[in-house]
Amino acid sequence: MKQQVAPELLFQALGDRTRLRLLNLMGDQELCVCYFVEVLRQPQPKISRHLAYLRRAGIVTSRREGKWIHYRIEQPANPQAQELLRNVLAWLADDKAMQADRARLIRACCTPSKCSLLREAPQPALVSGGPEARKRPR
Amino acid sequence: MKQQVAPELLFQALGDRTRLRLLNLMGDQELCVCYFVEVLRQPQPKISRHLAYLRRAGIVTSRREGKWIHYRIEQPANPQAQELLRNVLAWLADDKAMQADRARLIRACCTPSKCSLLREAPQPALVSGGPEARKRPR
DNA sequence: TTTACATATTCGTCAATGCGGATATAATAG
DNA sequence: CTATTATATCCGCATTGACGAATATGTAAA
Repeated sequence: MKQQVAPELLFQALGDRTRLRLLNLMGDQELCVCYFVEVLRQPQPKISRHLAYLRRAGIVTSRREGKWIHYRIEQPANPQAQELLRNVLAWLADDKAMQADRARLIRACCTPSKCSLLREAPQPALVSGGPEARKRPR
Repeated sequence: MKQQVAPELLFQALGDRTRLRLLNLMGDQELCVCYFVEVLRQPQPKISRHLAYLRRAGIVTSRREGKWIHYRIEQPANPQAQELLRNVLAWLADDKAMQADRARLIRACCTPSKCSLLREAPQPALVSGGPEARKRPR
C-alpha cells in the first residue's frame, strides 16, 4: 500500500520552482530524464536531484528502460491529496512560463534530431489513468 | 489589487505543520492570537512567527482590536489558488490531529474562563464570504 | 573489455528557516 | 506615569535544502 503523505511534506516538495516545472512537464505523460534537461535547459545533476526529491516525497515514480529512466506522476493514495494534485497541475497549466515549457517540450518531441540530447531518446507516452485522463472521463 | 502569488511561494508557506494547524483553526472564522496559543499549546513567539510568515505570504490578514489582533484567511486573487486553498482546508479537515485541534478550539470558546489566556479575549466570529461560506451557499 | 552514454550521487558552500529564550512594542488599566 | 497584558521581533544556533563541480553507477555499443 502506498504510504500516506503528511500534507506538509507534500507542500514542501511543491515549494520549489524547478520541481513545479518538472511536474508540469510530466502532466499525464511519462517522460525520460533527457527531456527535462533539454526543455528546462538546466544542468543534468540539478534535474536529477529534484526528480529524486519528488520520488522520495512519493509524488513521482521512475521506471528504467535500458539507458533511459522514465518518470511519471504517481496518484496519491488519499483522495483529498489526489484532488489537490490535480488542482496544482491545473493551476500550473494557467501559468505563462509553464505553458512555454510545455511548448518547448512539444517542439523537442517533434524534432528530436535537432536536440543534442534526444538523438535516440524514447518518445513520451501517455500514462493511463493519469490526472488528465481523470478530468475527461468520457 | 491583491498581488499574484507564485505557486512555489504559496506551497512553501503551506510546508510547515504549525502553519497548517493555524490555517485549519482559522477555517472560516477570525481568531485572535491567544486562541492559537491556547489551543496549540505552543510558545507565543512561535505562534506569532508563523502567523507573520503566513501574512507575508499573503495567505492571511490581521486586524487589530485594542490589545487583540485577529487573524483570518484571505481569499487569493487567483481563482486557481482559491480553489487550491479550499482543497487544502478540506484535506486538513480530514486529518485526525487537525480535528482534535478544532475540538480543543470549540472547548476553549465554550469555557474561556477555564483557559488562563482567554479571560477577556474576544470570541471568534465567522468571516463573511470565507471558504466555508462558499461551500454552503444557501 | 573498453568505450560511450544516461543518469545518480557526493562534496563543499551558502541562504533560508525552524527553534527557544530574551526582549521590544503597543494598547489598556490603575 | 507606571504597570500589565497581548503580540511582535531579535539573537544565536541547528537543520534543511539549493547550487555547481566533480565523480560514481549502470547499461549498451564497439
